[in-house]
Amino acid sequence: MPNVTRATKPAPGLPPCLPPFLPFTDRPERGGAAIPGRPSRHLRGSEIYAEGSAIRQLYRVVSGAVRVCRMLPDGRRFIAQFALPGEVFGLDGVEEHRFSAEAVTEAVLIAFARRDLEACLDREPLAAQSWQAYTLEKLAAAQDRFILLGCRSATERVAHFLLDLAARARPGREGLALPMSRYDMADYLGLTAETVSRTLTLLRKAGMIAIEDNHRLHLLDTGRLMQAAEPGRAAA
Amino acid sequence: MPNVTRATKPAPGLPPCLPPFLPFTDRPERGGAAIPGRPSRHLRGSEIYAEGSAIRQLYRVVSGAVRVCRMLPDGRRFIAQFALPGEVFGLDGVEEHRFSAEAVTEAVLIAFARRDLEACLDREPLAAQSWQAYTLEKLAAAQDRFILLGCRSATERVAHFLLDLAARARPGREGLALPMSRYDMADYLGLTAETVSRTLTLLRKAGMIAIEDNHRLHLLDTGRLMQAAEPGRAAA
DNA sequence: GGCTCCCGCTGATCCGCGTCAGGGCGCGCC
DNA sequence: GGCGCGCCCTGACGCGGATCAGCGGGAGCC
Repeated sequence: MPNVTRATKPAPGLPPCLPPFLPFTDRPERGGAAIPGRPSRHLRGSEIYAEGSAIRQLYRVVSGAVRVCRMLPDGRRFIAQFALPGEVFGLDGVEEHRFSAEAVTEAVLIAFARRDLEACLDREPLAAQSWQAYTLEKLAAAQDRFILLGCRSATERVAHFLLDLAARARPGREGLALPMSRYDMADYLGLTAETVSRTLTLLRKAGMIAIEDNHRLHLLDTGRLMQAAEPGRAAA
Repeated sequence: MPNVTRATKPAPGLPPCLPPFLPFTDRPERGGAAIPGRPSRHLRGSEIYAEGSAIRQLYRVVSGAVRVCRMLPDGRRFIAQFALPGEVFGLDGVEEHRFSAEAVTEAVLIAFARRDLEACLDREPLAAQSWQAYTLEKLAAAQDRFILLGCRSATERVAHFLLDLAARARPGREGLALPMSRYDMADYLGLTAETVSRTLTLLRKAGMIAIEDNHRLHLLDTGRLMQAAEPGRAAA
């Protein structure tokens, strides 16, 4: 794949506006400057970077999905983030990666050099502002996340996760894609795979979702799902 | 930045290097520019800012302690952060506060205008770099936090909390100050006050801590405490 | 085809922590 | 002093989710 900075020819599956933007913005409509990117392809399950390695690049997902995770000393695994098409990952520490990243499915990424980003931030005041807003948003999301993990039931967590995925999904095929396994979902939500499975069955029996197959489902009643995700809040 | 290294007149109770620093750095040794600050005093339990209000200032704690929290729709409360002397809080959203802040004890703060910070970041490349590292660190801390909340037992959470407090405490009086109530600790750790109380008793009976009174205790065996905080990890 | 392996689902059991209840202590107020 | 209230501790009990176990289906490989 030739370089992507001039978006004369958009990569397959990406909106034409994407490549010349700041690599960190998940939402390209915000604007930004050109940073050269290098595409790469990763097999399902392969490691993209290791915990403890130096942070030299960040990545935007073109297709596929990526999990950012850490093995805990007791052998458990915790997933900090799923990166979906259009989203960015890789800045999970100051100097060194504090997590590892692995391809959940076969994935195509675009890698950006960190120093190019930093040079761009120094050069472009607008980019720096955008960066600032981006990090604040990420922090806010992290805070919401630990409210979820701190005091929510299994049903609330799973419902919340599905709604979140649906909100982030690119408009595309009918239904909601779940690229990751039940184990991945469990390690992301602080549950076990058994509980995730049981909860999905529960939501299905309650008529809120329909399960097409292991990696695709349909949200039938988002109103009740939202209520399941946050009891005490009015449904939209 | 005629700057930080020369600190002419320290505020009472603060290390001499503190006031003229970038307000956001928890660690002033990192350097930064002078931003004017305005001191204020808050009674125990009083609100410093409300959820949903515009973010116009950020705050550094001079003395006392502050909790940054949110009421959940189901009536529960969640505490996102305790700010101790020398630490900074108030940037908990992009435009609006997504949490409220309350004084845990009587507290003296220094407030900084957000626009002064932003002007400083635009003006001083060094300050902007420092800001960037600061936000990345905060993000990293948030990620560690949701690992803690996602898959840790009550004992691990409490032990971790005590060690964290000890690491952040200013060298001062003998023993470890716990300015907050058991309820505050519970809402921070995603537990109940009963469980916090029971767990402290457990650690005391195991000889890892000694409880002087409700708001002060002593860490007797940090090695075993660390092991209790992260099983499977060698004690230091 | 037949085997193995991984993944997902479901049932039975266990246990940690939430919940409920009661009692003690310190502090402020009448 | 006496009282009420907030905070803390402790015990009894129940529930939700982890754990353990078993089963079925699909993919890859021989």
